[in-house]
Amino acid sequence: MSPRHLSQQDFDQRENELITLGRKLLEDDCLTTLTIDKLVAESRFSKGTIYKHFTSKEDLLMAICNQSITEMQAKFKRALAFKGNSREKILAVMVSYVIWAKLHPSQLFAVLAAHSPSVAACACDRRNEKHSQQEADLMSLMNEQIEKAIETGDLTLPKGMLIEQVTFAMWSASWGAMALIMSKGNSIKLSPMQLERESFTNATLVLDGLGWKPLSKDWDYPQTIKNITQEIFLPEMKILEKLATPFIFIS
Amino acid sequence: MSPRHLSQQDFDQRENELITLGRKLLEDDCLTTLTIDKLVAESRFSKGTIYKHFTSKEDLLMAICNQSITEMQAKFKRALAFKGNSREKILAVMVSYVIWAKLHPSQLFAVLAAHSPSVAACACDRRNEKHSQQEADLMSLMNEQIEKAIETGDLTLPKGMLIEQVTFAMWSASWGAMALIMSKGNSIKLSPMQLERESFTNATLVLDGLGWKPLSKDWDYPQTIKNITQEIFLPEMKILEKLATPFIFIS
DNA sequence: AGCGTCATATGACGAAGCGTCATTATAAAC
DNA sequence: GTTTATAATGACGCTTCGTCATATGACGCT
Repeated sequence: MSPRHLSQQDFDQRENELITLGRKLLEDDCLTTLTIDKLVAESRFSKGTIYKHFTSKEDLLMAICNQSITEMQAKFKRALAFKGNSREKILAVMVSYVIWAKLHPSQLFAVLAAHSPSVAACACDRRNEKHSQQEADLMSLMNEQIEKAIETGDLTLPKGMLIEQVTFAMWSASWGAMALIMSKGNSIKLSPMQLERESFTNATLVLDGLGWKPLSKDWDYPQTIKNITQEIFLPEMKILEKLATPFIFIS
Repeated sequence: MSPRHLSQQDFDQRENELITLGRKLLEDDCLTTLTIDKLVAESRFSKGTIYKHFTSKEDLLMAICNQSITEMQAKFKRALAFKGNSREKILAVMVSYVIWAKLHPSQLFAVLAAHSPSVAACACDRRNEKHSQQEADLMSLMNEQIEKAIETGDLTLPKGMLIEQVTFAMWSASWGAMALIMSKGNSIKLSPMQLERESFTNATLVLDGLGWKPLSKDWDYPQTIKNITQEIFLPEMKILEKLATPFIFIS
């Protein structure tokens, strides 16, 4: 059963198995009910073995977050395959972000929770470094698009602004809308706010604010959204419909 | 000791005393170490009495969040006293938001945490309703400014956009920057992002995106920020300097 | 003053979860 | 077959949560 030496590969594979199981438990129930004891009970391993992989509950959460981000990144890359101008490609990424959130709300909550300082504080260095690296990768993906847009002349970087700041502005605007809307779907006062629409609004305002061409007044971006959903994310659209949480975009 | 009948007023006063104590514990340590048992130990009351006020730890957190928002709202109102054009007033609110976050990081974390769905789920109805009401009040404050700007002609509402959407766009953009930057001050990859600067950038992009006049190219808003900090928030500036976390704005 | 009543206050307790570590199991080496 | 180093186990101690049976004491009544 227990080999004299456990290869790094086997160890990693087991860890991924555990993280995947953790994500399954998360989907089935919710973040609050996800406990180490439950993971132990559902897994083939004992508590001691689990703690060989995760130094704490927070470490597990961070690991889950990292695996989720990896999946999200795949969606981002698919989005960038959209045939369109530089701004439409950015929009495609935004759309993929919203779709991912709607498809996997509990994973989104895990990612949101993983960004609280207490989680990072209790996760091991290895995990935190991977997390930083993944976010840097996501940002690089956007940075590249921005560079291309600057090359083509669609975007002129405002004086004194860094490419990273542009990425951060778009990311944080999306993040804020996501965090506020998804976390309280039932608040009466916020109910008129619709994730799809507000994400689009935020993106449009930031992009127009940057003077990223073509400006919203010169292009039918609502039509772009439709094209993105039809050309790139049709499978996801169908799943969302089946889940009774369709992607609805009314500008 | 225990009066035959406890008046609502006395009950409320005691509750506020407890919430204030909770906030003190939060400032002294951090969110993770804030426990009901600790609150009980530090307070004049027993566990049972505490649970007369707070149905759960989450309920306490939401109560703390509400009290913090009340204080924040006071800062918002002070900010709106800034003598300037409509856009400068909005900037003043943004500045007050950043100042508040820098002055009370642990309170900010409490507010961020209170926005996770698990907290709202475990807080009592009374508390959740107050929370919704307070956020609605904050939004109203902004809505009024937007209405005024529309009246004066500084802002023309984009076709099909609601005033509430404008408020939400500004709020969520600030929220996102706040949540991402404050929650991980030590991430290497995010370290070039500076709360003061990124909040300003986000606000500028959204406001320019809305075409809210005067546009950033037509006005020296960095100078406005300096004026706001000097004219309205000088006391806070001094405190922040003493805390070795000065408000630094380099555009 | 003495007594009964009942709203209020108390803190011991059971349940649940976390993380540890002494013990057990086992593959590989000899 | 014995030894040995490594991996796996799960019982245990500790913390925290939230409850509830019991204690307290202010007030009305006689």
